[in-house]
Amino acid sequence: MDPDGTLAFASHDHAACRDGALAHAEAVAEAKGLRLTPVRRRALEILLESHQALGAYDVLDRLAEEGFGRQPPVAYRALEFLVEHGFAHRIRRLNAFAACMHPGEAHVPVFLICSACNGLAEAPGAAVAASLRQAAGPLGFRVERMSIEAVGLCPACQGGSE
Amino acid sequence: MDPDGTLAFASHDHAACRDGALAHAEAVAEAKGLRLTPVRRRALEILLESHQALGAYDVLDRLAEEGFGRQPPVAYRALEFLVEHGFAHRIRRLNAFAACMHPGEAHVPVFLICSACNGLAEAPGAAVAASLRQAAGPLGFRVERMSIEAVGLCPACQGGSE
DNA sequence: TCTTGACTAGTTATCTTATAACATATTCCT
DNA sequence: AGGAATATGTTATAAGATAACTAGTCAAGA
Repeated sequence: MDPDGTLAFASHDHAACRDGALAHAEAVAEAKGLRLTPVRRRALEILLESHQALGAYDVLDRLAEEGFGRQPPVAYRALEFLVEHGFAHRIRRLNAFAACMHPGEAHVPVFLICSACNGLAEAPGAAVAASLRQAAGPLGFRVERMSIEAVGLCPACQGGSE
Repeated sequence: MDPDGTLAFASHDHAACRDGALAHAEAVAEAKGLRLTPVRRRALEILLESHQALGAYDVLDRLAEEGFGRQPPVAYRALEFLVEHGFAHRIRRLNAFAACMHPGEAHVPVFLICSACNGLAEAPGAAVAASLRQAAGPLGFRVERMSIEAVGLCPACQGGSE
């Protein structure tokens, strides 16, 4: 459906995109013996509804409406589980979370955040990660985790105001 | 003194490092007609005291001790000024701020955050920025700003626990 | 000199984001 | 069934950030 996870900014069959990601996540969870419980699963579905990042409290509101707990830890714990197991990412720049578009694959995501429509795409970041490691090497720094995020305009939003 | 801004992890004459950065900032402010007022200057000095990122409230506490206002906007405004004019950077991953090691030069910083000692270095990021733009290009995304941050171990902290 | 406008600094109040700590329930294994 | 581990829920609070208003500063022009 979206093998590069880069279709966020292109028009696509989002219902299929969402269902595919969810099915994939379920398969990965099954394979790894992870418990994709109702709250966790629902949190992931909420993130998958759009190619945007959502704040923890946005997710919490949605969960609460549907009968889950309405206290912050409910959302934070579900999101933490999703992030920890690679089903979602945390977007530091936005204090927000987004569903992962490559669940199960080892990858370093590069987040492209549209400042006009709040759309979010996950570009392949292997090359960026490599050059980051090259920048860190001469200083003797050993990289463990990285956050690579860009803010700008997605294709659809470039027409409007330029 | 530290032409690459990468000495944070190396032993160096920090008093000179700090004074140099401050003098540089003053010169740039003078040249651009910016007002490096007492609060702003003091906030910068506080950031320059160590190669670590400080939270806005840490800076605020220090400012308040010295007779400046003790309400959050006092610190946030001073820090916002410093960031806006390139005297400091915001480290999203830490919800914190750090003095810029290349004031006045156009540059894309890559932040290297040591998870053991909280040290922070600013590596040159031109190559990383270029490959980020290359990753964004195929999606038609126009990059305006970017945050590139890595967490790991600095040279001094790699000996201890490996 | 006076005054006007831009900017700076301070305050109160509030909002948003995140976590600690503890109680209860569920699930898994033996 | 018993017990350990895991998951969910709650209360309370910590930590980070901003809106909106007031008042002081300073420089440029009438």
